[in-house]
Amino acid sequence: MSSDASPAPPPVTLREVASAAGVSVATASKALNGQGRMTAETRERIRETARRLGFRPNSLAQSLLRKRSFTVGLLTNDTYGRFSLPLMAGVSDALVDAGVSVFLCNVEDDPRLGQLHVDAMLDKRVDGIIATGKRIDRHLPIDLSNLRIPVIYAFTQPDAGAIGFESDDAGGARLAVEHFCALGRRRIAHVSGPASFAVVHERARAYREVLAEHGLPAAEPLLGAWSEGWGHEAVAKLFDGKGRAETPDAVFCGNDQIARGVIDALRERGIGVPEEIGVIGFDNWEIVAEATRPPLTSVDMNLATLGREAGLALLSLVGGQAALPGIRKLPCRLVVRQSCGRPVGG
Amino acid sequence: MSSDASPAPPPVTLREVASAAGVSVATASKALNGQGRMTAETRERIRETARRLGFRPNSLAQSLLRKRSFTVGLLTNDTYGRFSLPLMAGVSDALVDAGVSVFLCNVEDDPRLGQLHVDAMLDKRVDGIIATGKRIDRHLPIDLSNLRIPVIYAFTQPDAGAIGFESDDAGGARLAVEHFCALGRRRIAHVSGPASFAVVHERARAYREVLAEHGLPAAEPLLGAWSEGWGHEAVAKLFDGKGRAETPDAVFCGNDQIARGVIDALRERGIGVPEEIGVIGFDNWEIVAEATRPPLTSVDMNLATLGREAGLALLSLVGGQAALPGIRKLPCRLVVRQSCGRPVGG
DNA sequence: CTGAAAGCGCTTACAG
DNA sequence: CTGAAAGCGCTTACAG
Repeated sequence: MSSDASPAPPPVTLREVASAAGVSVATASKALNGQGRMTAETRERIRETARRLGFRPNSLAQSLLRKRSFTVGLLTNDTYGRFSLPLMAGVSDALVDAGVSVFLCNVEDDPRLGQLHVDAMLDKRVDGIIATGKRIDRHLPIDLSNLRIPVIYAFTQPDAGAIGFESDDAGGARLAVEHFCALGRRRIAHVSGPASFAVVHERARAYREVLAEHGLPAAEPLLGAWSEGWGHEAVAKLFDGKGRAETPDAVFCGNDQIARGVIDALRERGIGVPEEIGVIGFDNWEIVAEATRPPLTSVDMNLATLGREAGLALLSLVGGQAALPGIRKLPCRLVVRQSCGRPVGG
Repeated sequence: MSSDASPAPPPVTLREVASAAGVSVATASKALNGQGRMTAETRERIRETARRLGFRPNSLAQSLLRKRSFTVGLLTNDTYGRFSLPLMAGVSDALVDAGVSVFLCNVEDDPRLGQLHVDAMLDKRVDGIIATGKRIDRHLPIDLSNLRIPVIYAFTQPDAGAIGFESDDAGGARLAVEHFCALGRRRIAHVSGPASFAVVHERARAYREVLAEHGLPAAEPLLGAWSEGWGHEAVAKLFDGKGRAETPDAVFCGNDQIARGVIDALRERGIGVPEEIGVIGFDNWEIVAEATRPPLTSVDMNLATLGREAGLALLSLVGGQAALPGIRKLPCRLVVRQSCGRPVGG
């Protein structure tokens, strides 16, 4: 009752269960936890009593004893972004079945706020921390390197000697370029984000490698912003004053917004997608990818899976399992829609 | 140390602080909490000792005594959506300074998952719950009506007798239509989402009211999907085979994606925005609103503020303040960009 | 002005 | 097979 002032009855305690069942709290505890030895009859009677009274153990008390709170902290600076969302859902999914709850800590880019949250997490005796962010080559504004609890990094820069989960961006780029090659495209351009992002270089490297492997020419990647506007500009650079033979027949874009801009610009020039030019995006941001005309084929970073894996890894560290430090790169997948022509299986 | 197996020292306890300072734990506790009476000197010595040892009280133990855990649960089924994100950030912001941490519970639309999360929250003795979702006229798949802790609803349908926070959608619609009127637009159309959404009717009602107040004709709102595609279709319905006098000079759209579709369709027909037609969207989803050509004027629901208010309201209930049940509607605001011409202050 | 005691709700050796 | 005792880390009356 959210607004009713009537004093709700306090939760049933183990003591009440025990006295209702006519046993000691020790015995009641053991009966409910499947510990100790007693007649099946006694155990069942106690359990039934607990059920009847709606007993639920106070996990604060349990945590105090067990030195394990069954909570973890999730630190992020990507509160308005779309990356942390699927990631958080994945983390949450992986943990809920283990009875572990997740504290959401929005640290923005503010060290003071970060410290505030980290202190709160430590005070609340979380079993571990997952740090996540909006880009893989920047560290959160907090030092997590000397905590006494396990830390897992996911989609943010890890500390030296820590465990981090990332998407395999180079692999994702390969998927895209290989797809173009398999479709018979020969003049494949790459339009990406700012040079200040590590992933821009990683994807560009993979782009060059795949083309080299296929004996195809690689143009210098066009670097700009992560925006539709840059997609438009890039098309101008690619096509203005060029003869047919010099223009690309495929464009691999650094994200879906760039791809959207590219597709719109091509349409406005009367250039057919996918007939004349194939386009692939990155991120598989469904709301964008499905709204482009035609719908956009895009590389998906499998962020929910990344979150799941990070959650499970943390659980295993908390459980005392050892794990090697280092970066784990998880594969991307290509989601084929209609912007490349001849869709595989479509 | 995320992967290092070296056994980290356990946290410093109050007992250790007390013995280091040569006092009893009771005195140490009182010194640190500003309770009891003792010489300022003793108090300061104890505090200094605590500081030196890096003592941080175990909030699990504190919670057990105080019957207050300084945690709340945030239930949502909008994990992939964009509504819950600013809202969650607002909630988190409002609570962090009060030392209250937020459990993130992704219940999707699964009653089993919902119950699992609610039980976990109750077991962990959260002080209260905030329920949020992706639309205002649907209830989460869980019954929150008979909990013993306060519940606040935000951007999801509340239970009878509960407290809910919503954006004032009718007010937001008024803002948009009044803006058109003030700019001298006379034939204002409304293109919105599916009739199954309550907000669609609320906004349409406000649309009609404002036009009536200005003595302007209201066309029947065009209802469809929340998508760009529907924006395109709607333009066809509005303009195909119509003479100039029958077509609108302004379109108020139910969300930014529809508005984007409308703007793109108009451009493709060679109709100038904002010269010939003004367009306003809803949601102020920045990444969309800023990418339309021209940038889109849009109604912002102030979701972060909604989250803040919800958080503060919960805090006040937890603190024992009474509050009247009912819906609190928070005002929207119009973010003026360039899709209506003559931008105010621009 | 300071400390011994009881207790929050539970679990876990240890006796009987 | 069951229970009394001690204890997790803290706080709060209550004595002295």
